[in-house]
Amino acid sequence: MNASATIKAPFDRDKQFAAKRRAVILSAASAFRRRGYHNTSMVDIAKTLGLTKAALYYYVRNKEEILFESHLMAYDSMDKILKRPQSGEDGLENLANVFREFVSLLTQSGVSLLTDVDSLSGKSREQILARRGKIERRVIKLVKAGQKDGSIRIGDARLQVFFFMGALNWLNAWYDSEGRLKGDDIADHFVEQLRSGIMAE
Amino acid sequence: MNASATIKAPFDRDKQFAAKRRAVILSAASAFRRRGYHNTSMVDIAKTLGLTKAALYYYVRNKEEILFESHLMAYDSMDKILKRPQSGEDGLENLANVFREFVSLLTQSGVSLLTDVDSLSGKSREQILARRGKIERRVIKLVKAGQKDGSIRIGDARLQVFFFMGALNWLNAWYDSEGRLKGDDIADHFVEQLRSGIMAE
DNA sequence: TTAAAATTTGAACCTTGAGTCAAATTTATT
DNA sequence: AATAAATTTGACTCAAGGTTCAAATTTTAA
Repeated sequence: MNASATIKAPFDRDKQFAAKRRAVILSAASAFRRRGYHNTSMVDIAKTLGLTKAALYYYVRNKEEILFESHLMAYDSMDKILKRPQSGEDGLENLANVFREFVSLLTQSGVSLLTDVDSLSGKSREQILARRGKIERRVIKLVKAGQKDGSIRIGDARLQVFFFMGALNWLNAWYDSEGRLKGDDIADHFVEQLRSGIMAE
Repeated sequence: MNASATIKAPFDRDKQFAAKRRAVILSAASAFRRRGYHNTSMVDIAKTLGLTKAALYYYVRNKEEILFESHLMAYDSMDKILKRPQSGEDGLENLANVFREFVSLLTQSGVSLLTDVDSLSGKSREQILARRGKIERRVIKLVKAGQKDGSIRIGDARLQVFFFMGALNWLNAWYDSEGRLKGDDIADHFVEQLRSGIMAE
C-alpha cells in the first residue's frame, strides 16, 4: 500500500473514459442495425446520448471507427461463446448449445450483428472479414465433428452452416426486444428447427 | 393488317425504352446487393452500363426510384412463384417447391433481394414493406396448411418462416454466381435442410 | 438528305453530413 | 476558492455525390 492509496473510490479516469466510449459504440451499433450505417448520422448518434456531434470525436477518431468497433464487439462476444468448453454429449448437442447462445446474445444483450462491411475501407474491412471467416470456420468445425460422430447429417458443412447462420442474421434484422416474443422462446424454437427442420416426425 | 404494318420489325420505341430502363435497374440492383445502396454511386451505375451519370436521369426520376423498382422487381418474381398452382402431395411438398424456386431465382436469374428498405422514404417504404409482408403472409399460409395436413411440425408458423427466410436472405448476400457452387446444388441442399434440419436420421 | 424526335453529355448547382478547432464549461484535486 | 485537466460546445470548413439543364449528338422515318 503506497502513499497514493485512498479509502474512497479512486475515480479511475481511464475506466470512465472506456465506459463512455463503449456506450457510444453500443448505442451507435444499435442504430446501425435498425436503420443502417449510412442512414444514421453522427448527429443522430450524439442526440440519443444527449451529446453534441463534436463531443463524439473526443471518444472516437471518426464514424468508420465506430462501425469497425461495432463489428469487433459482436465478434468478440461470439468468440467468447465459441471458446467455452463444449460440454455436450455429441457434436450436434455442442452445435445446438452454441447456436442457442448466439440467439440469446442477439436478443438479450444489446450486441448487434452488422452486415455493412463494405462501408469499411481497406485494412479495416480485411480485418473484419478475417474475424468473420474465423468464426465461420469454427462453426464449420463443430458441424464436421458432429458428422464424424454420427450426430449430424453428412453433407457440405459449409452450406449447412450458411443456412442456419442466415437465420441468425435475419433474426438480428427483424427482432425487436420490445415485441411480444421472448428471446428464450425464439432460442428454443430456432434450436429445434436447426436440428430437425420443419418436417413433422 | 393496316397501312402502317411493315415487314421488318416495327422498332417499338416504348419497348426499347422499357428494356433499357429495366437494364439500368437490374444492373444497379446487382451492385446494391453486393456493395450496398449507399456504397454505389450514380456514376458507378452509369459506368458499368457504359453511360454517363446524367444519362441515367433519362430513364429514372432519381436514385431512390432505382432502389424502389429493384425491390419491386424481386417481389414481383416471388409473387409469380407463389401464384403458380401448387401441385405437391401435401403442404410440406408445396412449401419445398416454393422454397426451391426462391433459391433458384436468387442464384440463376439476376434478381436480387435487397434489405436496405430504410433508405426509402415515406410512401415508398410503406409500399415495399407492405409487399414484403404480403409475401411473408403467403408463405406462412403455406406452412399452416402443412401443419393442418400433418406434413409440417406444429409450431409458431411465423417463427418457422423467419428461420428459413433468413437462409434465403443470407444466401443472397454471399452467393457469387462465379463461384464453384452451382445454384441447383444449393437449392437441393437448402430444401433438404429446410425439411429435416441437420440432425442425422 | 433532311428534319424531328430521342438520347446522351459536360458543366454546373446544391444539399447533406463528416470532420475541425478554439473557446467555454464542467469536474477533480489541492 | 483556486487551478489544472477533462469534457463539451458552437460555428465553421470541406468533400462527396445526387440532381439539373441547355446544348450536342445520334437515331428514326419520310
